Amino acid sequence: MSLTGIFPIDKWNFRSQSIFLNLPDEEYELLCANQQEQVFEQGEIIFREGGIPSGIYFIKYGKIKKYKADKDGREQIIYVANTGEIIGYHAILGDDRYPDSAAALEDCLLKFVPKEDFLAALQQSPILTQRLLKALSHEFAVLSNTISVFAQRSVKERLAIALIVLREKYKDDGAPGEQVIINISRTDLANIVGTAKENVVRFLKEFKEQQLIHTNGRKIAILDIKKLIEISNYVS
Amino acid sequence: MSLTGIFPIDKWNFRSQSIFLNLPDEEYELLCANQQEQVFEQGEIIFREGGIPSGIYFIKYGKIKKYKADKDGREQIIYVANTGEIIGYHAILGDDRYPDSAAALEDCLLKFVPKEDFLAALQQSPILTQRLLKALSHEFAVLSNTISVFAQRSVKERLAIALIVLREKYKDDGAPGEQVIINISRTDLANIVGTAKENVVRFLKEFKEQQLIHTNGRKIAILDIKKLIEISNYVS
DNA sequence: CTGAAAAATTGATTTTTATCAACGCAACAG
DNA sequence: CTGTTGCGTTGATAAAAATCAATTTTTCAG
Repeated sequence: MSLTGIFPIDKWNFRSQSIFLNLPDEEYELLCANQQEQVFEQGEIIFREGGIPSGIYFIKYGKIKKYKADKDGREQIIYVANTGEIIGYHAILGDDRYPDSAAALEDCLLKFVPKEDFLAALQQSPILTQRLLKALSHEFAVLSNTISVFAQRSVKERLAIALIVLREKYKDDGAPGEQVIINISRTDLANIVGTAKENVVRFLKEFKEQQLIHTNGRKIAILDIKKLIEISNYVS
Repeated sequence: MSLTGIFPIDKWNFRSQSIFLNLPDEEYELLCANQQEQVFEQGEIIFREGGIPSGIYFIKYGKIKKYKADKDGREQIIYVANTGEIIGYHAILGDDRYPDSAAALEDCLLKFVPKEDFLAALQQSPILTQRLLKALSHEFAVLSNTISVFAQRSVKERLAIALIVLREKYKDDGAPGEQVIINISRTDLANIVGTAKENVVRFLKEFKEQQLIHTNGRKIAILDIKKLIEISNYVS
């Protein structure tokens, strides 16, 4: 089931995957010079909002939530980064503290590139710079889209959208051709949607009764994505 | 009344003002080669979401709302750009359609720079590129901040924040030393806060009763910004 | 396998927010 | 002036969402 033409999935995904692809050797080697592989287990925090950045992370595999926590500890997930994406570059490029926190949604393998190497490669590489500019500009579109959805859509609509978007992210995890299984806690899902987990449970139940999804514990399979898109009330 | 230390105003403002400042002559001339001054009256639309970008706009004076409209025409204002800021560059840098619409909140004078000139200057100028990268990275922080506020804060809190942020934007409009007057329609204010205008009116009334603000028609003056910051419940 | 802890689910209730309807006021064109 | 029109304001009500309290299910260490 492709979303082309029926759901604007590109408004929901960043484009940092392509940044390091096929770079000239020299620049690529700069980036790799002091890289380090790091394993993060599910739930582990990679960096915290307000912390001083020391480098960027390339996701070899796994999913990472980027979120902000309020003073009561409630998290709002801003974005879920997937295999192939990069995180942690905003703070370095903006010469600032981390604007958000990052934690592993599942066991992850990351490649850490120290700040100095990243900045050195940037100096050398117009291609890298240009790709970053493009990626960041697209992120603006994604985030402003998110803002309008939070401001204008109901919880049910937002949950429908979250399921559609998550399905894309979990697509490549299972065997090809198999049903996509979204494997995320109710709490994290609630923190993506921006509501209480009880509400998530209730609407999931409703979706289940309408045969739009199937659940098994924390696992969610989408049975009728077209109906979900209808519910999401999205007109691209 | 400075906000330093009591409210994180930098999390609410973009930093595109500095991009064109003190550029090397050659690059600056490229940008100016075919520039055109354009006047927009209050309410006039500068560009529309989904449109194909033809250039960028430098705000010589005036305020511009960047917003997204849903299918019922309800606007969500993503950002209010002020004198000195630039708009319209995301679409060009991202090689994409406009991700949002822009309209004049008041009479404006803009300087239009054609896409080709902007891109040519970009080719030539590492400084320009670097500044854009920095500005865009900071925008990420601003927008993710906005998202978390929409997801986690009440309408009253969001209105308090909006007033504090707008006060900064209207600061330079009056005579220096004079009381700052926020001059914006209830509808636009509601579309910043993300609620119905009736709610805005009601909470403004409450603020007025508590002597935090003073209103006269559409004009709002802030009398007690510290209390407003308390209400906004912001802890930086 | 088993008990404890964590997570998911359900129901009841309160709080918040949106919506609907009406009215007042001020700007403005004729 | 004066009627019209847009905007701001108010009150009443409906709808949506959050919160509270309990219970069931799942997970997982030992």
